Amino acid sequence: MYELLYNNIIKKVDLTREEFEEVKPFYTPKKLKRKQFLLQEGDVCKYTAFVCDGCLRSYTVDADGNEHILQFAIANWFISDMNSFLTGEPATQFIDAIADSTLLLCNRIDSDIMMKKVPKMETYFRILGQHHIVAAQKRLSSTIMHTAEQKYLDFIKRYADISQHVPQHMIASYLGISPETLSRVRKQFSEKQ
Amino acid sequence: MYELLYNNIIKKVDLTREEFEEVKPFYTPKKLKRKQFLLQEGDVCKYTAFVCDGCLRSYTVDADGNEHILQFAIANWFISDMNSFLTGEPATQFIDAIADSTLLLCNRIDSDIMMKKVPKMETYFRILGQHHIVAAQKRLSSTIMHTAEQKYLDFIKRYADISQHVPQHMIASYLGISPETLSRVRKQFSEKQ
DNA sequence: CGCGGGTTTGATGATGCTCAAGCCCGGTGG
DNA sequence: CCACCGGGCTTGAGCATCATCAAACCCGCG
Repeated sequence: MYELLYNNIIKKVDLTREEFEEVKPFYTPKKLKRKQFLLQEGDVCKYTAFVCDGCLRSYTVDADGNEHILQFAIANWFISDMNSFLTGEPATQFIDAIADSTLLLCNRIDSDIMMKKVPKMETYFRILGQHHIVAAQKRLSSTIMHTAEQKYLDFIKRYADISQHVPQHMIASYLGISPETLSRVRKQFSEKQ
Repeated sequence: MYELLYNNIIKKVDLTREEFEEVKPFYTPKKLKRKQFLLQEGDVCKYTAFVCDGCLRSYTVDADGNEHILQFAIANWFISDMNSFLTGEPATQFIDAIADSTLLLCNRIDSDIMMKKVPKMETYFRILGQHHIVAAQKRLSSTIMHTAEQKYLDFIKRYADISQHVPQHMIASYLGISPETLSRVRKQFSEKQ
């Protein structure tokens, strides 16, 4: 499972095996069963999780009890409540497993120590952050300027892999539309083709 | 004007004066008059701009010719089409000045060299990226789960400083609502209080 | 004084939400 | 092996929000 993380890192920076051996100890494995929580609103988000297998989601719950999914994470993705992780404030998000999952966890302090010890990891996270921003911007554009149908088509195109693992009503939540609307959108689209 | 950048950096990392002297040469000043472009769709985004004074915006234009504002940048903010800047692909965004502005520009190559030379700058940009992600997530939440009124109130609360500098129809565009709706929202709200 | 960009106001219509009911299918227990 | 249950998806009807189109208004500026 560490192998997956290593392969991910060397796509962005040329980390040697020896350097990676220094990184490893900072990541502790963890298994999560479907529906188990990694983080609940109000708790402090102590860890950033790298997903080796399975699928997680982060979401908020509004005053009316509706869930709003912020992120899905399948293999090779990181997930956390970044604000809580960085500041130590209580989390505003929930994170739970949609399917049985295996993770690698790293806490805030270790993360800083690790980057000091292996500067290439800081480069890695800097690049990762930049890519994250690009993705966030694309999602925002799509959310602001598209109709329900376009948003859905955008999603399954951009995240074909994720749309397999995730029930439909969660995709609706991610897109900010109601499950009924998504159902209708899918029907209309299939009738067109 | 470099002073402003320095003050910004030392809020995140403890960069010495000497180190900052090494950073300076990588940033070239530039002035932009109101309505001038820093970047047009289709061009490659060569620079990341740090805003010393004034106000810029980045936006996309959809098939119907409607503008969708992605970001405002006032003093102390960075702005660029991150995707184009990183990949060298043609930009999908426009960036122009809402008011006369002064900027500090740094291109991609120099940016990499600078971080090599002064590793603390890499830390700085890593931290900056993380904060950017937090902000993007908050905006996304707000966009997905709130009504037009709540989104507007969110905006003027979070970005009181920006809402001063920017005409109302641009705020509407940023929020993904029509200028007419924003006008009505404001009216209703002022009648309530 | 008149022009023009930006904002406001009104009328109308579309998109998508809510509520409610029915359906499909896989899992469980008799 | 079959009946039953329940979660998720679908379908329908009515409704709220917000977009669009159009006109009027306001105000700074040439």
